[in-house]
Amino acid sequence: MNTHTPERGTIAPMDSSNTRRDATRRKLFEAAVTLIAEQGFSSTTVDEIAERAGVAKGTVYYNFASKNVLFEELLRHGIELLATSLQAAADEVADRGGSRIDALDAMIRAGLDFISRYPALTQLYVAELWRTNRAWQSTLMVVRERAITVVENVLREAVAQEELSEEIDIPLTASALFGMVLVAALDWQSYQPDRSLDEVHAALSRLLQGRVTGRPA
Amino acid sequence: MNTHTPERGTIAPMDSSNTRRDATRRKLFEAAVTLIAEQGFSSTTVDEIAERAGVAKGTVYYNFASKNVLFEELLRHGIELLATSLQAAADEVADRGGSRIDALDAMIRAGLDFISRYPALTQLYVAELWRTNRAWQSTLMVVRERAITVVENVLREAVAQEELSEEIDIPLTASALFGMVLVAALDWQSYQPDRSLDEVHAALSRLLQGRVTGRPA
DNA sequence: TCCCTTGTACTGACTGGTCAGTGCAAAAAG
DNA sequence: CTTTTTGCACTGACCAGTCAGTACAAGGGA
Repeated sequence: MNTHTPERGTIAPMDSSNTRRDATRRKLFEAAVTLIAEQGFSSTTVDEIAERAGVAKGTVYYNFASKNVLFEELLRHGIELLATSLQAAADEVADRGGSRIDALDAMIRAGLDFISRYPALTQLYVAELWRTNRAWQSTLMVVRERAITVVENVLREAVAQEELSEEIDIPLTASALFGMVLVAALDWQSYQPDRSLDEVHAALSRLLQGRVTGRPA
Repeated sequence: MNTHTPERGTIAPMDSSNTRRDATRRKLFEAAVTLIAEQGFSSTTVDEIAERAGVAKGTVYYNFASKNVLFEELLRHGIELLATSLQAAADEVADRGGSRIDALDAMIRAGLDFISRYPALTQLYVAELWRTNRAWQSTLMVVRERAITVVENVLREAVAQEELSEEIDIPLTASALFGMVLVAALDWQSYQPDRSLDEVHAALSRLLQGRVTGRPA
């Protein structure tokens, strides 16, 4: 098994060795995320990942128990980034006293921001999320939950404050909104890269606020 | 062996196939679509596909030049089914003089119907659509175009008839709508299978028509 | 000062297994 | 007789994971 480094217990000048390892792990994450997004998990080889990270193959196995574990840690790491950034966007609006609808709008923007910053991570996530029978199935469920919950909470608050009709179906609406942002953003990146983030945001915002069906007032 | 019963989720419409060869090809499509949806393209073996289809391995290669070609033809065949069914839904509404908004609503329902009938095909499609650097990249672009165009056309007509604000961004709105339906449906199937199609449809319809933000005017 | 030990991080050749695709003779099917 | 399918042995490339060994920094003893 893995000899765990006792990072807190040691008195030693903390990071001279620890940072080296972390840097390696980060390089591996980075290499893995792009390769897997491009080619898929199964057709990406550990050799490729190692090469792209500028590291020997053995190093991958020194740092991760297996290819699967590397991937799972990648997923967990990534979703934490997303959930945090969505939550931050919602909180920021709440702090300055904005409505919950404004918070949703801010989350759409945060989502778009995230996707344009980490496109590979997003691709990889979409490609795996609805698969069945895969080893990391349970990890994915947790991961999805983490993100969807943030959206659901804001929807719930909005209903409580009567900003949204209480007839909406919270779980379904949350996943629809999530999907709307996800797919629009991926399509934007892949097929309409000339558009600006503002344009995409405006289009989605309009959809959220029911201003698609014209007739202002 | 396993006389694979053609249950729900089959690819083929009840199209009366003529030749013996077509029947074999259909069996292979059917076997391939479920296996690839579950496991991904690269980790599905040709031996598995042949076995599930109840056919010798040599037969696969007698009917398709390679595993890649089999998959590409599968994608093309599948998207044709989807585009046709979306178009039919839109036309049906037009024929009986409904509004273009009603047509969009009907397409949402047709989309949901399709996804619940062919879940495996949908999963597989989502998993591959935004990948880069894959052999069938160009096939996918055509395939996406075929489906999105149907939606865009209805949006364009709706704008022309002033049912929709002329400020909407047609391509972006089309892909957002597409994604909304896609993700909501997949999430429904995978994580909330207890919901009825009507519930899902109602939630999406509400979102489309801007009835989320309460206040019935 | 120099030598020796210890622990951590990394290396890359190697192994055992998997899988796409081939070749072919013979049997069904039409 | 032609087309299609079968069954099965075989090949060669490819790949996850292993393992014996290297590099090097830090500490201790003399």
